[in-house]
Amino acid sequence: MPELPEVETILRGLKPQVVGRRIRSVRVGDQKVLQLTKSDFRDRMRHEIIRKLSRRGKFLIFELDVYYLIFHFGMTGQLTFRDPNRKDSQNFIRHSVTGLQRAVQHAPDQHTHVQIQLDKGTALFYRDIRKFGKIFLIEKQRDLLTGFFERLGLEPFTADYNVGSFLKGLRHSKRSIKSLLLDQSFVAGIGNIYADEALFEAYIHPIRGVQSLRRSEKIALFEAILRVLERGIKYGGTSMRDYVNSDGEKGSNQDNLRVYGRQGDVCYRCQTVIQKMVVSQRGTHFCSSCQLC
DNA sequence: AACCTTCCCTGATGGC
DNA sequence: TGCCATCAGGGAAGGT
Repeated sequence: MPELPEVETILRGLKPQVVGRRIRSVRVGDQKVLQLTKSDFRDRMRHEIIRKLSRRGKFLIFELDVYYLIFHFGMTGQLTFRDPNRKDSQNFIRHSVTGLQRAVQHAPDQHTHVQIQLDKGTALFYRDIRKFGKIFLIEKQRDLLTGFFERLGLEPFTADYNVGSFLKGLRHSKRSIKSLLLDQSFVAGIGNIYADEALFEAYIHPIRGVQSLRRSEKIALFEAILRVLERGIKYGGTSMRDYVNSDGEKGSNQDNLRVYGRQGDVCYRCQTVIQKMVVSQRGTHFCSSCQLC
């Protein structure tokens, strides 16, 4: 489930590979992942050059000449780069369909919904098993990007994300803190995994009402969010199931998780058994001993 | 307006 | 072995 650190990892992997490349052709399988028709998508993307890559929350943004091409990976979206000419005998195998590629990469299959052919036989493949992901194409003119992201909240690792703006975002909420953390209009990029991890780091129980949090707890949470996201990026993202980076490789941050997916195991801090409950329709993992109610 | 519930989708898993 | 139910969940849409 690509959250901020996973999208950031994909971005960093793709950037040196695709910037400056021209889109030669586009193939679309299931149109459901597109927010426009198959033919519009194909025709508009063709001959465009990829100028820049960036990220906002969980969205990956390709700046082309006329359009922004924007990906949201939903639960199981994967965006991988293929270069059949790439020489790297150490880690690559030769695949009959896709050429040289990482051994773990998927060849295009029934879940590969979009193939974007670039220069020199290279390509971007979008694969998405559950099809919760979405691909957008919006015009660059008239500052449509700002409107597209108008409902997104604070962007971690930018000046927007500071103690003042964070406390302000917490001021009027009557929800549980877990529920608010999942809301992209508060802080952009946090999903279920990093929400649970941040709450653990900050010693806060997920069902706590926002208004019950002391100032010191809010600040601890502010910092914990940065810490868990930073660690996620450092370890190439969390691969619980389907997440892979732009080379088709899994990340390793799942080995660093303190609570997510650890129900039944003991807390690293206090040896209490980690619990799992449902909050805001999401599996929520926590230590009932050191995350106080 | 704010908050909550339902729905979309497929593969993995467990019970029988 | 096969079959069915359950679960995973981001976010839009609908409901309260």
